[in-house]
Amino acid sequence: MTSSNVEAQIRGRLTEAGIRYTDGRRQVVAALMNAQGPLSAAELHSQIADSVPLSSLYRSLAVMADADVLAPHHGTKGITRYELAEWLAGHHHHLVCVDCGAVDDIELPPRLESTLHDLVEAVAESGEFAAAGHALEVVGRCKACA
Amino acid sequence: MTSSNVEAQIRGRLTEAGIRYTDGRRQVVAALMNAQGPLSAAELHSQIADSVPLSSLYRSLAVMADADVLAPHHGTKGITRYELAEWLAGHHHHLVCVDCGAVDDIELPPRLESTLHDLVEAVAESGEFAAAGHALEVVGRCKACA
DNA sequence: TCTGAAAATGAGAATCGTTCTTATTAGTGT
DNA sequence: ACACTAATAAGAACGATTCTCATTTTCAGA
Ligand SMILES: [Mn+2]
Ligand SMILES: [Mn+2]
Ligand SMILES: [Zn+2]
Ligand SMILES: [Zn+2]
Repeated sequence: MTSSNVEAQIRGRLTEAGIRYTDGRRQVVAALMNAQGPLSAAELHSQIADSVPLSSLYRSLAVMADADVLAPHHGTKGITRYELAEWLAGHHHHLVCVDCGAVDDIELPPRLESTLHDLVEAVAESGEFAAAGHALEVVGRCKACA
Repeated sequence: MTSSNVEAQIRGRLTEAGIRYTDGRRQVVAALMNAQGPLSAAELHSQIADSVPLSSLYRSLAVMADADVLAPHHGTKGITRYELAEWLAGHHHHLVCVDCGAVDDIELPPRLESTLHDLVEAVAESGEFAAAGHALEVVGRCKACA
């Protein structure tokens, strides 16, 4: 999916929810599209610099996550990182550095995805838990933390 | 592994690190051994009630996590839940409720574990990321949140 | 058994990511 | 242009967690 296509999808989703796709929100989306993993409010703020204050940034992240345009990832030290939702970025998983908390995207072989999908279905059918999806983290140390 | 065996392992590990296995810490461990998933400081505090103040509880959790006796799980709303480390509780995975944040343990079929293990090895061999383990979350809604 | 070093405790202050409040500004449809 | 709704932004407030520090406990050696 092209970058402008994603933007169009986002605009559509937000519009139909009565949410405006403002400049600050476009900057957030642009930063996330260029990233290779979810970013925290602080990380986004350091990129977007002076054009979006932290309070507005947090609000935009919450609003867009609520509209299912962004998806949160809960990391170490109570830090929440956001990425484009699956229907926009595609389904994938993460490499998580246990040292610095950095998160990188990773794709799994289709065969493994299929196995995981089956597992979720099996759990759902047990009736004890309304399983809806899965998230795999490969944990270790990133290159920077060697 | 029996419950008293686990306690002995913990005592050994702490002792060799110069850390004392005090009564408050024993209570934390006991609560975690009875739980079916990781517990937060607040959840533990409501069980251990008046015998361990929050500040001491947090400190004990940090100390024992540092000694690799406990393992942290980072959930929604900046809430960290702790469980016994893998070498004590056995390797397993989690059901995570997207609504209330509750976490329950789940075991995977050995075949799937083996596949995941192989994935981690493959990632490690790529040299880009020192992969050491994996964590799978089956996400959905718990019975209480239906 | 004393005794001193090391570790733990506990109360409260402080931190810090995040959320809320509120007055003001901007966007959208008529 | 008007009315209505949503967004912005500065700062206060919040809450989970961490820190400080004076006191108490534990343990090893004398
Ligand atoms: Mn991702
Ligand atoms: Mn667990
Ligand atoms: Zn790292
Ligand atoms: Zn729930």
